Amino acid sequence: MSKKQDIMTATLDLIHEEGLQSVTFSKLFKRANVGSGTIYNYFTNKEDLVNEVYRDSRLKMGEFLIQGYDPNASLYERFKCLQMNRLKFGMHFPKNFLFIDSYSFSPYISPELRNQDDDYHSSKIIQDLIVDGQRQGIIKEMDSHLCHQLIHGIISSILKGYFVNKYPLNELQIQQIIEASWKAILI
Amino acid sequence: MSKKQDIMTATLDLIHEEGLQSVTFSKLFKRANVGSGTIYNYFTNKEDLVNEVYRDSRLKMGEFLIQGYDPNASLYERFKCLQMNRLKFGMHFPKNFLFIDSYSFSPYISPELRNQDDDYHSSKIIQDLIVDGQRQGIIKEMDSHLCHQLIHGIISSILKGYFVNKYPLNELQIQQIIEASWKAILI
Amino acid sequence: MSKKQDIMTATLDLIHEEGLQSVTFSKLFKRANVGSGTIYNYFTNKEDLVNEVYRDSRLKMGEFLIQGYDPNASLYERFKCLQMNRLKFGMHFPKNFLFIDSYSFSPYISPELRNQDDDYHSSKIIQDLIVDGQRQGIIKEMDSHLCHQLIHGIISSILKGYFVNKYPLNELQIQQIIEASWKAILI
Amino acid sequence: MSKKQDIMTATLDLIHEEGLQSVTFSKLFKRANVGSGTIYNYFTNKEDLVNEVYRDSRLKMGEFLIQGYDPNASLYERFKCLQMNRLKFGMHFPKNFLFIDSYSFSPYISPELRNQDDDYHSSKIIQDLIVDGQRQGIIKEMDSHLCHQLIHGIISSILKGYFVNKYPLNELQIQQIIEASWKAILI
DNA sequence: AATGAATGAGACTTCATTCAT
DNA sequence: TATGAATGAAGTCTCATTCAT
Repeated sequence: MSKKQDIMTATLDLIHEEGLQSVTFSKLFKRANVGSGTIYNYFTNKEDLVNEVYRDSRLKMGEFLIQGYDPNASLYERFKCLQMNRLKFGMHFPKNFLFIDSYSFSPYISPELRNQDDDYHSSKIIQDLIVDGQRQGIIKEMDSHLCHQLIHGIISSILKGYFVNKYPLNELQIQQIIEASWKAILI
Repeated sequence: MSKKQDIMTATLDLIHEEGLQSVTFSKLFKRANVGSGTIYNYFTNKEDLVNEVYRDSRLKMGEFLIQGYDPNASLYERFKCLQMNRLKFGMHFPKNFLFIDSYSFSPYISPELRNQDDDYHSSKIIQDLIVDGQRQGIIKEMDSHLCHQLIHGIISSILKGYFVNKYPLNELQIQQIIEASWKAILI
Repeated sequence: MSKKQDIMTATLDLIHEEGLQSVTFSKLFKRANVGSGTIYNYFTNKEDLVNEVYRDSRLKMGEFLIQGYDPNASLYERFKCLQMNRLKFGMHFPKNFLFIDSYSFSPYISPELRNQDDDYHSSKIIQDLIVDGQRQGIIKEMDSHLCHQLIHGIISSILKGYFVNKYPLNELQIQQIIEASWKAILI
Repeated sequence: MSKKQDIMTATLDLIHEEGLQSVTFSKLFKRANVGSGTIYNYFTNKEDLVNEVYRDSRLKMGEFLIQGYDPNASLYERFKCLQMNRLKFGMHFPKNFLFIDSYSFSPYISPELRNQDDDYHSSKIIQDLIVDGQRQGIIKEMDSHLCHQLIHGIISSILKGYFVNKYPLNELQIQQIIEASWKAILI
């Protein structure tokens, strides 16, 4: 399992550093310290490798997003937990986050993979939360997907600015972002 | 000038359809109906071509963003104008918008180009607006770049959901988005 | 057309010298004096190239086989002409002959190609000749395809022995072979 | 001994099905149900394996060809026996026959092997038979190798037509072939 | 300015072979 | 003996770029 992990790690690193299009096999072999044929013991081809790295990242994110989620907590507490998790995931795993964000709609990622439901669970939870909030008259009436995209998008966007050092993300800023995203969708 | 435009248009089309990484020159020649050597009369190489398409798109967006902007209008009116323009630009010119959004941080785009100020004017206007609002006690105190990224990010994110048909964007939804982004940054 | 011919000639030469399986592109490029990409201006891939060389050889042989054939000559004269032509073709164009003989049933040659009728004409003529001879009571009654294969096979076999210098093929021997193949099928 | 036989059988099968050039070790391992390293316990490399399969086939054929040969029988009886045996060998062991026929002149088969005398005995017998027949004034005077090649070639050619279902080979046809090959070389 | 045949560096991939278990 | 993960040389093929027309 070690070699396979080495290859996948090297792949994600290279994608992060130079972009998917410049990940060549020779770079990959050197980085992962494996022979050129070794990849083909684990992956049928380059596309398969990239897809597996993608699947892996999605899985990792899916698990992270619902960490510590308490279905019985207050609406705001639940909202805060989900937004916080997404933000923290991005901050702790920038390579995974950016890879997912950038390539989710790239032709390199097979359509089936794009629509996998590894992280469906967290997605479902957010949708439920929105609908619940609207029923309670707390969250503004609007298309729940639009609402979902809105709060999700705020986090993604903020993270991308953070990665290029536009601003720090300390407790204060994090608080402000959570609050802003909450206010955005209130009635 | 016609051939040059043909090539640039074909480039943007292909990037939109298949992604930058799969834009090959042979596809480009066929699409643009030019001979393979013709490109080199206008662009020094592939990178130069892509950069010029990028510069062109940024320029186009920069002009669009400040359409109808009235510096003497109320804070909210000015905010609404800028957000609306960004949203309309994305809706009218999805290819340009997505290209800018996706490749602004790609290694394909030269760093100098990324930091060009073709659209600096609109950027400056937004920053000023934020600072002005904060001084007036209307907009919440926070890093102005963070604030900028926040309202910009909402639009970008919403557009991407729209492009993959997650929801429609009619007057109602547009109204809700502008309102949400406004409430997000209020005190 | 010159480059294409160069490549095809080099291909046939290499197949003759080292066998199809050891015809690599790098050997081919050096032999044909072309750049490695040039092949792909004329052939879609290696299989296509080999198939075209095969088609070319079959065409060449098909034309050669019916040279000087006089439908009004006597049965024996016609028989002699066809057998002679086949023998002469093999002696003059050993590369083409051996390539056809060896690879007609190789998986490298596409089935459609194998069953092409470029040389159908000569094949038809031989069949007709056999049937005619049988009707005249000169040629022994037997399956005409079996008879065809018999006289064809004698020539092929003799040529292969000749190519590895088992014996010379002068006028005397040629006479003996024609005679032997004629006697073989007489009543 | 079982593993070795498994490997050799799988090799001959694959050669028959797909041609020597497309017999790869990975196909071989799967077909023979052995690990990839196992081959190297029995054969030094791929060429050695193929040569051994070739040697094996030649040996098998050599023994088959002289089955029931009676040196004291009449000239025609001896001729018939040898031709019959060759025909029967091809019909009973098409894989071995075709492998020998196709690759006897392939560079894959080492020259020493090609000239081995495993089947020299039968070859010698045929030569002797020809010379004997010529001395008796029954067989036409001609180069004995040419004569040998002629009668051998008729059988080979007929078999190849049979393998691709050009015609059946029943008692009648077999009789006709033996007769034809006999008449071909008579005075 | 416009062309496209020719190029060759370098991409992806295969496959015989090795070696630690 | 038997195995199969690992290897890397060598194969096929792509594609940005050049240059003679």
